[in-house]
Amino acid sequence: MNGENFYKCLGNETRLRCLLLLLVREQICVCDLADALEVSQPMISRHLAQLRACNLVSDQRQGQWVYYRLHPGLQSWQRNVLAATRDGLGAVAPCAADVLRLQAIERQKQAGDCC
Amino acid sequence: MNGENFYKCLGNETRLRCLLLLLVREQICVCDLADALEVSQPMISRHLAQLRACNLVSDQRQGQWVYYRLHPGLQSWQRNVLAATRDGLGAVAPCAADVLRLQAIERQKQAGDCC
DNA sequence: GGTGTATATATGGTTATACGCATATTGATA
DNA sequence: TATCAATATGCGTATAACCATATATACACC
Repeated sequence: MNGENFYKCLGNETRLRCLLLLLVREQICVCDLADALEVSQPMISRHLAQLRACNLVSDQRQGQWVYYRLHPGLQSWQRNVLAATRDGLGAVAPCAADVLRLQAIERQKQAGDCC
Repeated sequence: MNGENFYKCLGNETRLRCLLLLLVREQICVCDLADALEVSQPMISRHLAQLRACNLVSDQRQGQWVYYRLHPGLQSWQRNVLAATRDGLGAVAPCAADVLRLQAIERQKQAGDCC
């Protein structure tokens, strides 16, 4: 049963919040994830490595940044689980706040680009 | 976020198989669960206690037996998660075999009752 | 080539979890 | 009350998870 490892990954708040954010945005870079979740960079990196090892996310380098997204090979039942979780938890803390912070980060970046 | 504890419970093979069995049968007693999953009685009891503490299952004594069922107060998104998991894993080992063993156990009991 | 930023990994200490074995508890029944 | 079957719990131990800090790599830009 591979469901065990899948759920071990979801059984940590940082990783779960991470996955729920990746359900909202196609792809997010490491630094934005760390800022949005308000955790340290090494910490998010380690959890991302675990999610990567379990094939829950995939990474892609773009210039200096490494972008993570939900693994394209994710099984449909696993996507359904994530969607159900978002339906249940997406509107409450801390997930709702994560999305707000991510949006703020994106706005800041846009503002920086155009000045 | 209570999703973390929820998923910590699912992140153990014994507990996950247990919950998936309880999705198939309304209620199951401890000894049948132990036999169907082929784990020791103290072990299943331990994991059931944990599921009980997290309000994922409820117990009810009937005569000498204690029957467990999915907690009636389970949130709908949690039930959806379990259903999605069953759709994804229910047909493969070890879950499929668990159901077969449970059915065999039930047949044996019936045979014993009527003779 | 050197510097700075972004990301990854290694290490060490602490805590949590899982397991097996033995034992205790509980309720039914004789 | 004594006994038995079913279930729960204590305890010791092995393993795994978590976190913080320190270190390493990889790349861009000057």
